[in-house]
Amino acid sequence: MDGERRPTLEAVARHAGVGRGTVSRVINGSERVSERTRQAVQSAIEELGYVPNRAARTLVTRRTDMVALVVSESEERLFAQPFFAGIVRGVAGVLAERGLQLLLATARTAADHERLGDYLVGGHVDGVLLVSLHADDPLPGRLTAAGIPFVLGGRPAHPGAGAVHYVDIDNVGGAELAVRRLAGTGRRRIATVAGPADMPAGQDRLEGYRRALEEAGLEADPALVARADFSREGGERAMRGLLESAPDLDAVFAASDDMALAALRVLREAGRRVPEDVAVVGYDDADLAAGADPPLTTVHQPTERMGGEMARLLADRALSRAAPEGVVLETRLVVRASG
Amino acid sequence: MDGERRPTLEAVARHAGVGRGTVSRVINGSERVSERTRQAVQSAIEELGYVPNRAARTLVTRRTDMVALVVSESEERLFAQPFFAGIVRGVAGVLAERGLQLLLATARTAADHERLGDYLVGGHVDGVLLVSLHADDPLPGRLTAAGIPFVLGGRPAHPGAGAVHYVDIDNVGGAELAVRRLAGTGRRRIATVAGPADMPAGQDRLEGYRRALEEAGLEADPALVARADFSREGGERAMRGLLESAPDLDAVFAASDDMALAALRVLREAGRRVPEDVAVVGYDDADLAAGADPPLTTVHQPTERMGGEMARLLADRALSRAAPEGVVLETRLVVRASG
DNA sequence: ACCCGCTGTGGGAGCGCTCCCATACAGCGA
DNA sequence: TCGCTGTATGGGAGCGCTCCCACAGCGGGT
Repeated sequence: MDGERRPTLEAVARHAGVGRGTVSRVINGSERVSERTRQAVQSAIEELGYVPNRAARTLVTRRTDMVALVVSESEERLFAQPFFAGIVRGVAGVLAERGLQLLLATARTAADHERLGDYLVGGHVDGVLLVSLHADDPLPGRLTAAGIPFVLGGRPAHPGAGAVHYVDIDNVGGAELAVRRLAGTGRRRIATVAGPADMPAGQDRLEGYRRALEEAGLEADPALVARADFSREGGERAMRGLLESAPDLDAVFAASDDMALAALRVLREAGRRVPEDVAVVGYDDADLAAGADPPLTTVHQPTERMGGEMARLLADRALSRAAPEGVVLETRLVVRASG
Repeated sequence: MDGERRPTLEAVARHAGVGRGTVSRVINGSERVSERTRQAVQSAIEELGYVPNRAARTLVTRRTDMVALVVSESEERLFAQPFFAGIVRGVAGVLAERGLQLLLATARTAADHERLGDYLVGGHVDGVLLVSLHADDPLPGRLTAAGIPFVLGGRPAHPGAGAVHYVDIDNVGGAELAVRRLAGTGRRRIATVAGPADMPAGQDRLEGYRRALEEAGLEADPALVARADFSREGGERAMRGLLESAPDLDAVFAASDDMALAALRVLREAGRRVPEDVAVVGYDDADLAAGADPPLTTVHQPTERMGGEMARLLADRALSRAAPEGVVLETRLVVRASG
C-alpha cells in the first residue's frame, strides 16, 4: 500500500545522534534540553517528516486528546438551524486551539445510546460535551461514576444531582426580552405558545413570560397560555386554542420560531393582521424567521458562543478536575416586522 | 481519580483460565475457538466489565477505526441548513453501523488547513470524507500521495486528476426540474440567478437551466442570465440587474433559496406580483423556503442520503482499495406557491 | 583536594494489544 | 502399537511511545 513505514521516534533519535528520551523531551516541550540539542532534534524531525504516533502515546499516557460531542439524534430539533451548526462551530474552534480532536457521537435508538455510554466510559475520550439531554438520560450518571469529565449544554435537569459543569442560555431572560417588547409597544392581552413542561427551555421561557407580565403590571390569565412541543404542528393547534380561549388577545409570544410561524398562519386564516391586530414574537432566530411574512421579531441565542464556552469549560476546568462551574449566556432581541 | 485500572485482556484471560491469545481470538471473532472456551471467555468479559483498549490495538494493527469528515469552515454556506446537518446525519448513521467513529475536522484558516493535512496523512484516521472542496484544494493530492482512502462530496473539480470516489447530487437534473416546471406552467421569459462560475454546483445548475430551455424550445437570451454568489445580497443585486436587462421576464429560477428569497423581495419592491406576474423557483429546500412569502417552490436535495452514500462508499469500497466509483443522487421538486 | 548539587542525557521497563510460532492433544488409518 | 494430520491453545515478541532512574560532567563552596 503505502510502501515503507513512517519514521519512529527511535529513527529520529538515531538521525540526530541522541537518545529516545531526548527526542521525547523536545517533542513534549520539556525545558530540560540544551538549545543545541533541541535544534538538532528539530531538524532531524523535519528531514524525516516525523509525526508522533498517537496510539503509542495514548497507550502510555492514558490521554487521548479526544473530546466527544454527544447529540441525541432523536431530538430532531437539535439538528435544526441554527442550533446544531452554531454549537459545532463554537466547539470545533476552541478545541482546535487546545489541540484536541472532536469526536461527533450521535445516538438514534436506545441501543445506540447504551453502546455510546459503553464507548464513552471505555476511556476512549478525555471528556464529553452533552447537548439536548433528556431529563431521564443515564449518561451523566454513568460518566460521573466512571470519572469522565463532562460539560452539559443547558442547565442540569435535576439541580439536586450534584454540581456539574454546564453552559446555559438565559431562557428566562430571553423570554422577558420578548414579552417586555410586546408590553412596551402597548400590548395588553399577551398570550404565549409555550414549550413542553418537561424541558428546561420550555419551563424557563414560560417563567420569563410570567415575570415580564408581572413587571408590566399585566394580568396573568391562564386562558392566555397554551402548551405545545416546539413544532409547527403543535404550534398550530395551540394557536387555534388560544384564539378560542382568549379571542381578545393582541400579542403572542411563541417559545420557538417554528411555533411562531404556525401562529402567523393561523392568525392570518382567522383574519387577524400581524402586527396591526396581533403582534408576534418568536424564539431562536432560525433561518426561517427572516423570510417569514411578515419577517419575525425573535430572540437570538448565541449558539456559537455556547459551543465555545462548553469546550473551554471542559478543556480548562473539567479536564483538570476543577470545581464545577455554571455559565449562563445572554440572548438578544432581533426586532423585525411582526412585533 | 478513578480508582483502579480498567481490566486488561490479560486479566480476562486469567479470570477465564485461558491464555491471552484465546481471549483475543474470542474478541475478534475468530472461529478457531471451541464453543466451551468461548462461553467461558464471554462471561469473564462480562463479569469484569472488560472493554478493549483501542490505543493498544491501533498500535499493532495500524487501524484506527476512525473516519474524518472534513469541512472548510470558510465555506459559510456549508453550515447552512439543511446541508450540513443532513450530511452529518447520514454519515453518522452509516459509520455507526460499520463500527467506525466520526472525527469532525474543520479548518478556518489556511494554517488550520495545513495542520489538518498533516494530521490526516499522519495515519490518525483510516479514511477521509471531504465536502465543500475548493477547486485548488491541496488535500486530495496529499491524501492520494499518502495512500489515505477518501471520498469526495460533490463531483471532482478536475476530471483529469485521476479517478476518485465521489458522491454528487444531480445539479443539472435538479435545475432542469425547476425550469421545466416554469416552462410547463406557461412561462416564456424565464430568467435565472445563477451561482458562481467556479463552483461545480453553480456551473451545473446553469447548464440544467439551458438544457431545459432548449427542451422547451425557448430562446436562450443572455439578458436573462445573471451571476451571483449564492448569497442573499448577491441575489438582490443580480435580480435588480435582471429587471433592467430583461424587464419582460415572467419567471426566475434562482440557484439557491437565499437568492430566491432576495428575488422575492426585489420583485415585490418593483411591484411585480409572485406568482401572478413572475413565478419564482429556488434551490436547496432550505428551512426558510417554507416560511417565505409566498412559500417557495424549490428543489430538494437528498443531503442525508448523500452523507450516507459517502460513508458507505468509504467503508465498503475505498477502505478496501476497490476501484473508484461515482454515485449521483437525484433531486426532487417541492411545489409550493411561488412558482 | 574533596564532596555536593544541578543540568542534560541515555536507555530500560512497560503500557495492552495482536501476530504467529510452538506445543498439546484428539482422532484416525495402517 | 505407531505415526500423522489437524485443531485448540499458550505465550513470546514487538508495535512506538513516555516515564523515570541512573549517570556523566561541571562548577563552587569548604
